[in-house]
Amino acid sequence: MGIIRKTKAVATVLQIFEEKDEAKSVVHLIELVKDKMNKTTVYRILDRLEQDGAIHSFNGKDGLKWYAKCEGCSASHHSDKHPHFQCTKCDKVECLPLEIKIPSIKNHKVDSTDILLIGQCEVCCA
Amino acid sequence: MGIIRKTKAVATVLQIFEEKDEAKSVVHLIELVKDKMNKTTVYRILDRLEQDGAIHSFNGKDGLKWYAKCEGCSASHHSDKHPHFQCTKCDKVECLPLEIKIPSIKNHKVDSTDILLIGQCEVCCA
DNA sequence: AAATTAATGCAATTGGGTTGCAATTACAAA
DNA sequence: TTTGTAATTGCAACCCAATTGCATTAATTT
Ligand SMILES: [Mn+2]
Ligand SMILES: [Mn+2]
Ligand SMILES: [Zn+2]
Ligand SMILES: [Zn+2]
Repeated sequence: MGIIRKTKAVATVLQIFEEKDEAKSVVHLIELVKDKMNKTTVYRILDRLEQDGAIHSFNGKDGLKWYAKCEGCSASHHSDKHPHFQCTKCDKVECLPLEIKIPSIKNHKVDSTDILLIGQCEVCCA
Repeated sequence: MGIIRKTKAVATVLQIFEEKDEAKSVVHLIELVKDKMNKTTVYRILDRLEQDGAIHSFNGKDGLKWYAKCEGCSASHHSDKHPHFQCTKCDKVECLPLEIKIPSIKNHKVDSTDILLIGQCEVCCA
């Protein structure tokens, strides 16, 4: 079970994801709200928002955890299975609205995929 | 620059990768050789072996760092760009000798990919 | 064999993330 | 509105992978 009470801290975190459709690392999020709440609270709120299907998490290239807004997910069904893109110049991370075909692997059962493309984003490419 | 001197510790670590063609987490490697060398030494040897193109690293689903033997890589050219597979039952990780097609992304330049397939391995499938 | 310096051991430290518990606060029931 | 309750938060301590500084050891060169 995720968010039950709409606290100020929850609203603050949610607004960050509403404002701009861009993934954020937990480390960055903690920095952003460090005057408003404790880091433990940030971790717990992110956990609950993910359980509710409001945001989804994945690992960046450095192994840090990142979160981004979900599109059409719910507590019962997380449908975000897209790849992510991380820029080596500016470190920005984007959700990629595309599907990558995974060939079936003999004698293996693939339940989920974790795909990170690394390179240069639109801004840094130019 | 990677390995310069062939020490006993280097030989020990290398042999682990020669023996069996299977990826190993750093945590597991440290455990395997804990009577023979310090954990710092393990980290440093892995760094140097990777620089030399003898092994390559990637992140497992839990965020831990894993290493596996390289095939045809050298210090100047790391050609290992394959996906990896991690079993949710037994935690084993394999290098997958297959290529996954990445569609080109508008205004982005993709330099490398980090693909982890998660599911059940051959043994755990049966 | 002696000199050089890469490699190692060890203790301390860093940093992301978690846990236990007391204090606070949202919210529903009265 | 007031009260009761349990969800939420703050805080300090902790966990653990990974890194760092530095003195010591050992591989390789001369
Ligand atoms: Mn996403
Ligand atoms: Mn591999
Ligand atoms: Zn960029
Ligand atoms: Zn398995």
